[in-house]
Amino acid sequence: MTRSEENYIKAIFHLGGNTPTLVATNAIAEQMETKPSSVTDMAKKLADKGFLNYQPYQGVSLTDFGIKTALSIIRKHRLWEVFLVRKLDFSWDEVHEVAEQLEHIKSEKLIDKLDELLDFPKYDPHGDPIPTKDGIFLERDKQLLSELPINTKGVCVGVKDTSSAFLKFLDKYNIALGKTIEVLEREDFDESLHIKMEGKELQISHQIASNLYVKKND
Amino acid sequence: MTRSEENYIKAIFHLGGNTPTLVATNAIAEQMETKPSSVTDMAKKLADKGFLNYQPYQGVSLTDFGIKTALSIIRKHRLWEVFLVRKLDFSWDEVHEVAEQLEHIKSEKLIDKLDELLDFPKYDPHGDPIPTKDGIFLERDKQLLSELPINTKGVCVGVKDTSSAFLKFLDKYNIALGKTIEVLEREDFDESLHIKMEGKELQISHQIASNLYVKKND
DNA sequence: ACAAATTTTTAGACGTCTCTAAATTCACTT
DNA sequence: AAGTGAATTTAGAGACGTCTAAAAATTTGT
Repeated sequence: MTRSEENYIKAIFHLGGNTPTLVATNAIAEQMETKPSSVTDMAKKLADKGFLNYQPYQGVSLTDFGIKTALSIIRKHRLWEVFLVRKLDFSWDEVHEVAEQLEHIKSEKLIDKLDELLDFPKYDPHGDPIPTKDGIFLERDKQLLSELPINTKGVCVGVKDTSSAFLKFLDKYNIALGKTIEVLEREDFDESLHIKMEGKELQISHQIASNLYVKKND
Repeated sequence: MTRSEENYIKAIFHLGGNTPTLVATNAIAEQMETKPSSVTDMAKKLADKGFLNYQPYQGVSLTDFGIKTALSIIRKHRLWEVFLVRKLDFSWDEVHEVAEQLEHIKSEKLIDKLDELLDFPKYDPHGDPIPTKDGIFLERDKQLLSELPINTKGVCVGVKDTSSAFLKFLDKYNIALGKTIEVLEREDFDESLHIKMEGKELQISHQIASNLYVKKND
């Protein structure tokens, strides 16, 4: 498995999700910031190697083996992110680029021991679940803050947009995973929300609220 | 800097040492397990980029910039080795291969924070010195156990051969860095040594003694 | 259902790194 | 000082991953 192959498989997984959906050549090219012709070439190679089914002009879908491979790469990426934040004091907006490199290191022992060092974390610093060694991958029960009804409370559990700009914005307003947010009011005009967090009230735009995941309190 | 370029620079440094020695094409090819013609190609490229001086038919010598680059790669390699041993319970014969991959990760912050996490170690698990961030690199005062006079004591401080086979052999006989060894007798016939370590006496071959570095007690 | 627009593939090329085989240069010996 | 053997370089090619431009297939709109 070359680094490039791994990146393609990861991208296809992100586009297609856990179930074997058909993913378009163009979509992959866009996601990977490359050209459709390069995708076609790689699709043939990955199909030959058994990672995916390639139907010319139709698209591509990961095989079980391909999905397993994708999960293993995602597991590495997310474990390294946890490591960077917890052990090396990186902030959550700095980890992605470095984890992007670290995820390609080949050593099963390394990743198992890292998992152990970190005490088998279930989620990465952005709230995304970490697949287990045997490929179990459970999406968390969550919803967008923008979809939370008025007068209900939820705990921040993740972000949809993981861009550095968004994460730094959240830092600035002290919004972090684990904090409880109550929705006080929704402005019909621009869909902005009045919220209450740790006793303080603030107002956030729809763009923010629709990129923040919360878990509704029972 | 591609991964391949980094590997060449590292290999040339290992062959030429700290001072700018002329290193032969063939020697590099052997060290890197590649062909001399590949070395020639790369030598031209690295010379263009300012890492070394290339004199056709004569060999290659690192520039100051090349030496600085080599030290930075070696620093990364050895810090990762310390990490693997101290934080992930790798044994000293398992670290090389993984560190060989990790040394190519590009992030200055990563390596500085790793250094800090490990409390700024001076030596790697094999006793080799770790260059500082600003490229200071001091060889340790040491000599081969085979050259230690009779009836003197020394502390194990390093290994010359870092092969897994040798390191496992040392483990088996409980020989480890930090232990004190006294040379009791030298057999003229095969140059084997009678030594005393932690109260116990044992006999070791010349091959072992000439791959183990000790620091003579004052 | 046909033409237009879009998507996808093919063909040909380039950069990187590698190799083999052949040619060249160097260094040593007599 | 020439010849021989070793080291080194050159020439040409292949694998990988990428690209552009052109061709082919599919989808869309009317």
